[in-house]
Amino acid sequence: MSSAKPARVHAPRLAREQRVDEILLAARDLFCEKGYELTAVAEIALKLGVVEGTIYKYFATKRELLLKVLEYWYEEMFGDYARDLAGQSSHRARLHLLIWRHLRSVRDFPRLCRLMFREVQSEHDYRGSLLHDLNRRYTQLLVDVIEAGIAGGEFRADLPAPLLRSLVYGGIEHHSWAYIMNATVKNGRNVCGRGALDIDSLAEQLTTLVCEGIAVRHSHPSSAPIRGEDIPRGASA
Amino acid sequence: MSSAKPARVHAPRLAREQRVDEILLAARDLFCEKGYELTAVAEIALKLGVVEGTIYKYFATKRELLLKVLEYWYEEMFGDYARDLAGQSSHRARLHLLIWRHLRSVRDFPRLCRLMFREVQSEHDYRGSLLHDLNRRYTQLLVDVIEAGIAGGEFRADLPAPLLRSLVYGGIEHHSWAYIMNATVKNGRNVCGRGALDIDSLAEQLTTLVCEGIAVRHSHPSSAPIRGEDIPRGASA
Amino acid sequence: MSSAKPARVHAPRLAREQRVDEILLAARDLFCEKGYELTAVAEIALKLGVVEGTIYKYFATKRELLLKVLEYWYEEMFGDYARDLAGQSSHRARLHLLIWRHLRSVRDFPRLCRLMFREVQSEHDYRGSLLHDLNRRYTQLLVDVIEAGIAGGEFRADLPAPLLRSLVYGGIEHHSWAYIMNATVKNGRNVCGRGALDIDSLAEQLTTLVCEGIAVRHSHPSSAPIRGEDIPRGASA
Amino acid sequence: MSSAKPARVHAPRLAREQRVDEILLAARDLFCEKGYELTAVAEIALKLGVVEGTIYKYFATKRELLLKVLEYWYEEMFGDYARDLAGQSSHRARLHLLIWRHLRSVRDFPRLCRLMFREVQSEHDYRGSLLHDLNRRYTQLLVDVIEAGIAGGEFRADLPAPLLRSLVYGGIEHHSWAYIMNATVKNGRNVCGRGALDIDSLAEQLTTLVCEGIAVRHSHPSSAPIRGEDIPRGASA
DNA sequence: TATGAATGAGCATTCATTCAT
DNA sequence: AATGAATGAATGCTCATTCAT
Repeated sequence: MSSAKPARVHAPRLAREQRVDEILLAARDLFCEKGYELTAVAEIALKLGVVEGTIYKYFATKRELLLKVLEYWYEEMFGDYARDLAGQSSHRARLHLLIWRHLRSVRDFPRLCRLMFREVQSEHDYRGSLLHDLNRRYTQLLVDVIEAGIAGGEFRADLPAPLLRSLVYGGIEHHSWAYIMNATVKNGRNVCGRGALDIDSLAEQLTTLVCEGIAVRHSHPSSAPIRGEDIPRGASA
Repeated sequence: MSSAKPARVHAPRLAREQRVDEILLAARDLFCEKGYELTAVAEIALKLGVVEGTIYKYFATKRELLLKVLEYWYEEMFGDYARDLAGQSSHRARLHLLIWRHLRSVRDFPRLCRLMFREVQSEHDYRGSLLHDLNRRYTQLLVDVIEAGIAGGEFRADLPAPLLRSLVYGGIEHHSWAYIMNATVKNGRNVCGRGALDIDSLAEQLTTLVCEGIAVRHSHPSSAPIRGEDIPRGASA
Repeated sequence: MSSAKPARVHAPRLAREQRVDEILLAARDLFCEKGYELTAVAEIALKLGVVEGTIYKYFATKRELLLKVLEYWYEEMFGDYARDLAGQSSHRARLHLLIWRHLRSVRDFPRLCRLMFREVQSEHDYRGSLLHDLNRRYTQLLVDVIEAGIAGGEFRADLPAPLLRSLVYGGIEHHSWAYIMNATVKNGRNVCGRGALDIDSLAEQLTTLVCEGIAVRHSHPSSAPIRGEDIPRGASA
Repeated sequence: MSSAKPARVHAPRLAREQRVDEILLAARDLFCEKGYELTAVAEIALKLGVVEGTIYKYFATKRELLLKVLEYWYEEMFGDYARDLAGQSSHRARLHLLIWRHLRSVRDFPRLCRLMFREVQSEHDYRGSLLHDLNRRYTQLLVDVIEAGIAGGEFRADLPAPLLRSLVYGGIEHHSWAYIMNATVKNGRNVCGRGALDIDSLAEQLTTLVCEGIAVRHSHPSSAPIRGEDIPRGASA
């Protein structure tokens, strides 16, 4: 006669913010391990010991959860960028730093990159989203460095900065593709990529490749469409 | 078996090929219009006036159909590449041609590009597929040009050609992303991209950006790891 | 316990009542605007600036809230019926008044009618509910008028009063259906029905239609199962 | 080593029309037994020994299935109406027939009536639907009879036929409400209503009630707003 | 060769209600 | 009296693929 229905056991009550963080973390890990589509909201809930409804209390849709996971990541990536950039002695060094740090992000969180490419950027709701804005601000850092370098006489004056930005970020993405696709992951963080990314070497190569094209210098008369300028160039070490 | 019907040995094969082409065309158009996921096999069949089963006679899976559509496209893209490249007077001109033709492909078939990025390259079966091979051979053309340019003394000797390749193709992809995402399409071909791609100007800018970094010239002594060579070189390979 | 606060014995009860009224009003408005199912308890709470739990303090279930909303309405509808009926000079006039006032209710509160029909009367808990009882007392008024009219010799003696009641209320409901379904509403009150109800004309037509069937008169001998009576009867009861 | 997956057993292949009929029947029975909401599509499928997908092959949505079930019913109800009506000797007899047959429908299929009222007529997609049209054509039969009766001099000339139609159908609905709500049902057909509907008696009462109001006759001078006309009246038997 | 009927797994989302604080 | 975090059940629908005819 005692009721067969088990007493409802509630998960411990958490403050809103804590719960949100927990959910974001669990979602990030599962999305990274199994991909977005293959992760059921129920799994995320299970991992936290709550029910699906609890997650929907804090996130309106599964997709919103994905976007928030990536927004979190972007916010981390901004970190102390401003300070670190300021600490560099030349614009080229700043460029190198941006490239290196981006490569590091790719190396450490390949699956989050994959989520960005596959699930977010190629959907129509990306345009105009907060994530789009974060992404623009993130890559804008490079544009700023380029423009500062131009102003400082370290880079050529006629550079198409946005195209350059695409060259760098698109180039890194393209080059890391196989790594991104095959990396395996634990708790959202890379565990073993098939042939890890040698980010130091890559950053160096990329920076050189780019700079030797943009650094002001005496160009070969026949192929340079730009007037060589004789500006003093202290920073170009 | 002793039918009076005259033996038309090749006729059935022709019919089969025609059917296959028909299907590929219909599939390409629908995939481009609505995307891969949102296109039902039944729709493709409907467009051809057949039933689903018929399509499965010729293609084992929907995904195989997608891959074949893209393989066809790649094969078209190879076209007269070899001849056209040979017709160029310098390695820089060949590089420019590759860039321009790739941009043209993006401009004319943005939705096929999108299928490549979204549906194919980010799936695990891409690695090792025929399409992967085609893609490699396609981008290898650029590597070949670079290496020929190096051998011919037109480009610097120590260039990391694969990275350069990623720079170019990844850069183009990145730069064209918004265009690719928003292009509208009719019969697989672009109708109106939001802000068309100015491929002439882009090709010029890209080539310059890349070449000024790789073309042999007097570099700034302290930052150039490569010996500048002074010989103007009539650019033929 | 020995607080200096003056004992306000009834104040809390008043507060409670006010709260209840607030909730009923908010619920009525939302139920009318969006329908019962589509109104979430959370929305009602939101509208009042409280949380869901607060509403459950005063109403055990959402459905109870609905029933109470409609009970309130019925109680208003009774209003001064008795007095107003008494003021009429004939039973026919009383019947006309009942019909007219019912039509006015439909015209002014079409969405509440809809809630009655759709959400309440067609559920199994209606039978035996307070609302059912109110509804019966409400329609009983018409039966009473009919019977008084019979007793007073104004109406035929053999009328099936309950069937007549159904004819009137069912007929009104049926005739107003499109209006009820399409009315738009603000704060529970009708704003603009698609093609407003001309209740004066309708009431007249209905009364005539019904009375010419029930009023004592010379009927056609062959079809009338009732003895026609020849006495002109000054219609007062 | 033998696969654990059971061999897929297909339900017997049926011709499209047979399958459709089967589904409609099963759906009708379940909707009548449990109501629309409480019937899961999976249950209907189960009853037929097929899977849900099969049902969706023939009906786009669960709601479409409901509508088709009711359309079927309406079409049956039209039956030999025209012929049967023509067989009546007076307009009053025709009216009686309409009322009686409608009552019979209510008596035999109370749950289908309930579906009409609850699930269909009070939804916004009803207006303009095929079902709406069928319903109008069905009730139009009565309007036609009324108008023929007017033309034939059997009914009064100034009758508001649409209002009369509402009176009859709305009245029947209202009067049968408790029966409709409480009827229990087997295979879509009524088994035992709480207090069965005495349709013969009801039809007689209703016809009389209505006719004594509409049949042309010498009205009581003081209460009749209509000029008594001395038209020859053969049909009024 | 073509048909087209049948399969069947898979999951996001809502919201009335409870109850610890 | 009020809060608000947590529950948890319940299901319509899609579509690639198969296979009997």
